[in-house]
Amino acid sequence: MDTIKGIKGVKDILPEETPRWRFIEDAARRWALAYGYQEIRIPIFELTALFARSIGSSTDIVEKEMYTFPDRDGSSLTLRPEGTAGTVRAFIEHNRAADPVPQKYFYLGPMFRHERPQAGRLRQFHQFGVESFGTSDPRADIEVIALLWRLLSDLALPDLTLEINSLGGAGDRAAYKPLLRSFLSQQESRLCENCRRRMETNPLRVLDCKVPDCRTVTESAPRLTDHLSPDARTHFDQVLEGLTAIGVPYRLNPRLVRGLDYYCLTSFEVTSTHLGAQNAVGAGGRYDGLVETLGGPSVPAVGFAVGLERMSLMLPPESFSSTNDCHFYVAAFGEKGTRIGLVLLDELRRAGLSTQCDYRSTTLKAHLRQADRLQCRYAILLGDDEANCGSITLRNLESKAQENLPLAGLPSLLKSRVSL
RNA sequence: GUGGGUGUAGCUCAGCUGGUUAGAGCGCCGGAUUGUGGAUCCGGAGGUCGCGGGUUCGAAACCCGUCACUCACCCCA
Repeated sequence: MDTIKGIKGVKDILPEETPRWRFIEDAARRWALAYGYQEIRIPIFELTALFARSIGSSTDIVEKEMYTFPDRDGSSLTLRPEGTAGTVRAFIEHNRAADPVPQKYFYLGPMFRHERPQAGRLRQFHQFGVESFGTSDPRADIEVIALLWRLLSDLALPDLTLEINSLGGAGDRAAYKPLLRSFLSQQESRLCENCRRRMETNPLRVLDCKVPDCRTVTESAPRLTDHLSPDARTHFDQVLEGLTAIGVPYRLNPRLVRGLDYYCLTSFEVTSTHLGAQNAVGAGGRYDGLVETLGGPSVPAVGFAVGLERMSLMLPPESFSSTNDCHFYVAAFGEKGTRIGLVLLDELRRAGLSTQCDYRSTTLKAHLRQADRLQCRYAILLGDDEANCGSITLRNLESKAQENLPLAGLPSLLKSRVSL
């Protein structure tokens, strides 16, 4: 009989690991709410066309990484590879643009991409992301970047670097691309095979090729940031000034080009050297045209997404507590003790006291061993001796101090006399 | 999709140029303590050596295939 195993690149998060995940998720929620972002819960799957149209049909994600399957009526559905598309769809569908207050959302949940798994990369992975709609003011960019930076700093993730660039407006890129392309074609012989192909399809991507030869070539390439329109230039300068004003350190990276088609103007990425080959923790940027592209009104927007697995990989182990919060263990044994123990256990729990028991243990020794393993603070010993005189023995498992207490009214007695 | 590394007990790993009953540490169960945990001592259980084939008198080891995990390329969070 072959046992059924989990899917490649899809991992279980076991009870030992969930405290660290809750710690990260709680911090993300707390920071998002503090910045005025509201949680939105969007579906795990959508019509395939949504992702094809928003992410860009020639990106790797759409070309070969999506989990796409037919619905029963034949329409094509896809497990979400990222969160922005669905959020924008919901924003349009519920006409949120008509709401007079700024529409600022955050989401948290699994994403799916069919890639080869490696360190920091899974097929089902988790992202926390925010989207700020309706504000083209550079302060919206600053806010989003600040939120990301403060969150990651709060978690004490090591050796973070914020890199930033401006992709300019659509017109700027249209004017810049021919310049870059002609520069590249002069150097074509020195470029890697991949870049020669990219030269035609997406010349911007040549800029962040990792091949050393390509990097030396592009070192002297014309820079997009030198060809920004006055508006785009001003916007970028204001973002940088704002980051300086609030003390968020950044590094200009003219090579930074995001992979998804919808980005414009501000583009940023937070990296760390502690992540193996996948050094990006989180990234984002402005996507002013996307809402309109997806059939909504013309609404500017800016956002980011961070990878929770990658945050988890970097989280210092001492920064969160994984201690068991179960305080009491009911060690009921013997015929009468077992019977009374069942009731006591329920009473303690109803009184809000976290209480454990192992029903497989039949001797006091076995019970205490389990209480120890479960890291309980107190054991409530209840054998036939106690049962016969209507009492229990409260044992402090650290100090070993024991005292006899009446069974009647025990929950409230414990609540008042035991400081937890 | 491409390349490298690794698959031996619940976990971490030994196992020499092929040699007969496959080992250790930790963990687990039991006892020393018939109502007192962690420490110590003693005892015990637990393995299709990833799977399939081949070479050989003999394979955990060598060869071929296959699967899984893992790291990296590509790309991304």
